[in-house]
Amino acid sequence: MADETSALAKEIRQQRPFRSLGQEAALGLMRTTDLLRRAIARVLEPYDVTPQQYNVLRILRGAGEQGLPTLEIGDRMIEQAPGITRLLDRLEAKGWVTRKRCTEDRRQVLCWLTPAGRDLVQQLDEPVDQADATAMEMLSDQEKRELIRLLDQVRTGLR
Amino acid sequence: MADETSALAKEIRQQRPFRSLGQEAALGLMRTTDLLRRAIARVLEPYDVTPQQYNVLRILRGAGEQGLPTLEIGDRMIEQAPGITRLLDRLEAKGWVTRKRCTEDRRQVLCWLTPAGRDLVQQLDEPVDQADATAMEMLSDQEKRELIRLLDQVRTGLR
DNA sequence: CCGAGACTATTGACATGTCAACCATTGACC
DNA sequence: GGTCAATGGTTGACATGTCAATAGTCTCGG
Repeated sequence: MADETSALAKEIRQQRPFRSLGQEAALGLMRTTDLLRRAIARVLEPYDVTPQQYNVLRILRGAGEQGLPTLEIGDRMIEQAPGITRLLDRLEAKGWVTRKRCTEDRRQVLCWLTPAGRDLVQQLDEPVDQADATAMEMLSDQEKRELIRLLDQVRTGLR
Repeated sequence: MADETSALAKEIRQQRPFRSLGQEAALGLMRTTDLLRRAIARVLEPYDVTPQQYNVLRILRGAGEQGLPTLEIGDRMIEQAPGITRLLDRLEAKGWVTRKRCTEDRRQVLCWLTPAGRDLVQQLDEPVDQADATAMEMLSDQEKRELIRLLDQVRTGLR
């Protein structure tokens, strides 16, 4: 299988062959995800939402009425706390999120979607689904399942 | 296959099932790559190099003696020009990279590794390879090839 | 030769990601 | 009941990623 130069090696105009299958797979992951992230970002851009912001909005929709504490949001993404705080600052400034200090445990700050925020996420569902589907349209359903399985397995080792 | 909740859905504590296979695959990609990026970053951190910086150093090593113009580096990564300029500023400040305006085409700025930069990249080869291998150790060689193939295919559709 | 438009790179402005340091609150232990 | 470590969150500082605007250079047609 090393007879011919891999597709990825050509893309990045790399002369030397990959040093290992692991290296090639790792680089392929990074590169593919970068392209995907950009594709999603382009869909969200007209709505003035970044991918991270969209992610938070979706998480908050899932949380429903009782809201979520700040750090809980961070756990569901894979991000450090400081980033979440400032991200919420901006979402609050745009009127999509409300925050209130929790009365039972005054250390916590609970976050909800505002009705405007809820409308926005709902409006975004369809175009985002569409973008995900388009990104994966080169794969059959069978291949999508296989990809999902392989990724699950990689993550198992990474934790 | 929708009978049981997917591994990913559990990880992010998501109640509702994924709306499509494409969505699940896309999220799996993002999440897996994030974890991988972190793993690599941890390896590079003791050397005071970020993943992006490492990427540029490796590209410059590949370029060899004649150097590379700034934007050409950007092309080989997937990044916009302004980021590259500032990234190179920092690499130059650390003494790993030299830049000189090209005499034939004075619009271009050529970049090379310094000997110190070359040493650094070489020193990093082994631990980075090791990290890539570790990240992928949950997959057989057969599965790695399959993953590489599926990713190639996704990228084909994303461009 | 000269002026228009293209190309290469840089700067400014802002969102994001990360670390370390910090503040307030809580809860547990003496 | 008072001290103290742990918890939840914010702030500061800095690297990065992106867009728009700009400066310098090149090229080509007239």
